[in-house]
Formats: sequence, structure tokens, C-alpha cells
Amino acid sequence: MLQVAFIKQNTEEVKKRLAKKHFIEPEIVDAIIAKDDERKQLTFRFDETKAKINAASKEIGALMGKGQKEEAEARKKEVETLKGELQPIQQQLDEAEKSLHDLLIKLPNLPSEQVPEGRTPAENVEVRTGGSIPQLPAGAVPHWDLAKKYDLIDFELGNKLTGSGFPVYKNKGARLQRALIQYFLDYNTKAGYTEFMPPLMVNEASAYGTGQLPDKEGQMYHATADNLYLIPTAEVPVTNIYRDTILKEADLPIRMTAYTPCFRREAGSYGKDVRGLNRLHQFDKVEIVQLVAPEQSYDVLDDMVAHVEALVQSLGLPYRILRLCGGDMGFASAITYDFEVYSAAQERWLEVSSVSNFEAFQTNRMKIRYKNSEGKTGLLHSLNGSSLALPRILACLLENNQTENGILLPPALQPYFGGEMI
RNA sequence: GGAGAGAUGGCAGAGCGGUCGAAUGCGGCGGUCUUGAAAACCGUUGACUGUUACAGGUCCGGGGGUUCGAAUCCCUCUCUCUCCGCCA
Repeated sequence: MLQVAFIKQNTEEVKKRLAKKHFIEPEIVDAIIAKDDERKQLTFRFDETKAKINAASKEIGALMGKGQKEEAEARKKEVETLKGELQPIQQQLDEAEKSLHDLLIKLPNLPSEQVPEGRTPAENVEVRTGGSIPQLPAGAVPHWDLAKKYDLIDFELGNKLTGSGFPVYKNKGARLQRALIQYFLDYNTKAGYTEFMPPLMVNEASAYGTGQLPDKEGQMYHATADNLYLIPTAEVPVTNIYRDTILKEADLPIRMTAYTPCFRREAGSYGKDVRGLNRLHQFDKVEIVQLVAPEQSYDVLDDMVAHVEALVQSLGLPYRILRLCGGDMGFASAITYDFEVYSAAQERWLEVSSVSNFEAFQTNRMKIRYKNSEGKTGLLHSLNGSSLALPRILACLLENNQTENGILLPPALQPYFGGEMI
């Protein structure tokens, strides 16, 4: 959520930057300013009237104490009149505050200057590439065939137990999942991230805090009997750990990592996008989250990108890093880098990580603040990224490393897996 | 699931319907003392809104009510704890 004060002071700039994100209702900006002015005026009138009531009530107490009953009664009448005046003001004020809030949550975050212009994924900008695309042996097959050949994943069984998009990992497939999770978490904790195992269901307040509610409600599985949501990413519970807290500057940066399964309804997806491991309703992911002082967030973003990049490199997978264009970015993000690895048998790039700086957009919703050295409180910046999402990594590992004798795992993974080959 | 108790500042823990944004202790911060530190002592220490600055306003789990006036009384929701039941 953007801050009203900023919108008021930089109105034209806000509109310009919203346009870069292809936000189509710039008149909301003006509506926000008008509504905030109204709110301010009402607040003033409310405070003024309330002050009179408070003063009179106080006097009544004193008069009663002195036994001046008639005086007190007169004051009571006065208060009654004032309360009559206050009532409609309060009602208008409540309404103004509510509609201001409703308008504010419609605005997406502003894209940072570095974000390229563009509307579709085709306009994303390639920042770097690494690794080399392997020459697959004759008769190479996509990962869903390899999964069957080596008995690693049973998609049909998942269909039986739950439905499509819920695969069952087995044998060395299950073991490899476990190895990847352990490897990723170790890699993150070695870099100074504190490990968490958060709940996999969250309440409304948490889902609202990171921006899943109210707009992306359809993306989450909702357990209506208890009004809880299955998390679509560890970002939700992990970032909310610090909801409504004021941190000391000395405690910063906050660096957290967590492995969780992620649950996404993915309504409307179809075709080759959902084949095999490409897009699932339940998948595993290790996430990194940071809360940092505003002036540091862009340096930290670079750190996080480098951190994820080194992890991808250690797996020996060909990758590219994209800076997303304004139209392809998420609602809450100020800038996003996507990591894609090359799936050699499918001959396509698959997204495995998305590293974003949200600036103060999430922290404003969650009221995650810090006290600086001068004792002033301000909003922190939040950032997060996947490090990494498992299924597509697994898909690429299988496809790109297939040999006639089996699948050769990258050296970094071998000690975790307890072997070289599948 | 059944019965009972509770929710107050970073934590612990007081709080008669009026002078309570809230005692006290711990913690934090500043100072005195000390070569330095500890101890001791002194001072200070909530958030939001608003103002040039004051003043003013809001907040004692959420929402509603009673009252001239509510942290204090009533209703309701949520959550926590204890006991019983069930159970990985």
C-alpha cells in the first residue's frame, strides 16, 4: 500500500509510474487526494467537538464533587447537544477513512526507475545468462518420461489421491526432493539467513499483509470452516512474523529462510504449461525474506540476486536472469528479477525464482517499522525471493543430466543425495 | 468437543466509573562514580494523528452498548490458559 503523504507530494510522478505498470485507472489517484482532504477536515471537526465534550465531562465530575448539582445538570445538557453534533461527523469520518483505504489498496506498487517499459513477458529484459545448454543424447526425453522410467514420480497416483497437480514423489525421486531442500536451506543459513518452519495455513490478517487478500483470494485454497488459507508461498507466514512490530536499527537486517510446501489453485492454466512438473497445485519451495532499512534495499536486492544466482550455478543448470517489465510485474513489487533455467528436453525456459524488492509496500500494510538512531520510526523495506522452487529445478536436473546409464547429479548435490547417479 | 479462568505499555504485573496513557518491577537509553567495566545512584523510556511549535484528538485483544464521563459495567466475537474427553 502506498503512503498518502507520498501520493500527495508527488502526484504527477505517481501517475506516471503507475502508467508504466499499465495501471488503467489513474483517476483513483485524484480520488485518493480528495478523500484524504475530506478525511482531514472531518478529523479536525471531530477532534474539536470531542475536545469540548471531554472538557465538559471533566467539569461535571468536579462540579458533582463540590455538590453543585444544577451546574452539573446544565453541563450535561450541553454535552448532549455536542454529542448530537458529533454523531454525524463520526459517521462521515468512518466512511471517509474506509473509502480512502478501499481506494488505496487498489493501487499497485510503483515500479522503480530501473524497471523496463513493456506490457508482456516478451518485453522483459535479459540481464545475464550463465551455464551452457547441454547437448542431449539421442533419444532424450522430457522429465515426465524420465520420472516414469526411473520410478521417481507418480502423477497418476496423485490424481487418484487428490487430483491433477498433486504428484506423488517416490523412491529416489522423494529422496532427491529431500536432498534439494536440505541443500538449499544449508546454503541459505550459511549466508546468514535464520531458518523457520512456519505454519502452512494462515489467517486473514496474514494473507492481507503480504497482499494475497483482498485481490488474489481466488489463488489460494480456503478452509472455510476455520477461515484459514493454505499458503501460496512461505513469504506469507514468514514476512508476517514481524507484522505490527517496531524493530531497532541494530536488529537489522532481518534475514529469514523457510522451506514450505506451497499451494496454488492456478485456475485457468492449461496445456503444455501444466504438463509434468511445470505447474502444480502443491509444490515445494525454499524462500528467503529480508527486512532492511530503506536506504539499503537496492543493495540488498543485488545481494539476493547474486545469492540465488550462485545457487543456480552450483547446480550446473543453464539459466538466464530477466528484469521484468512494468506490465509483467506483480502487484506489490517495485522491481522483480526472474530466474529461468533451461529445460533441455522441453526446449523451453522455466521460471524457478523471482526476487523482488517491495520497498515499503508490504511493510506499510503490515506496519513493520524500525526506530532509527535518532529515535524516529519509519517503515522498513521488504524483499523476498525463491531459493529455490523445486519442481522445475528437478525437471531440468533430470532432463539436462540424462545419460544412457542414468541421471548424473551435480557434485554439490551428491553428498546430500548420497550418490552420484539415479 | 465439554467446564472454568483470562486478554493492560518490550516483558512481568497493579488498576476505586472521573485528576489513567495508565502504579511498580525488569529490560532499554542517557548521566554520576570508575583507568575501563560491573554494582550503586539519578534521570529518561508507547504508538498513531495533528501543529512551525504548543494545544488538541485516538488507542488498555476486535466490534457494539450503558453513562455527562469507561482500561474499569453490560453484550458479542476472536484468541490464550487450566481441567476433562479424544488423539499424532
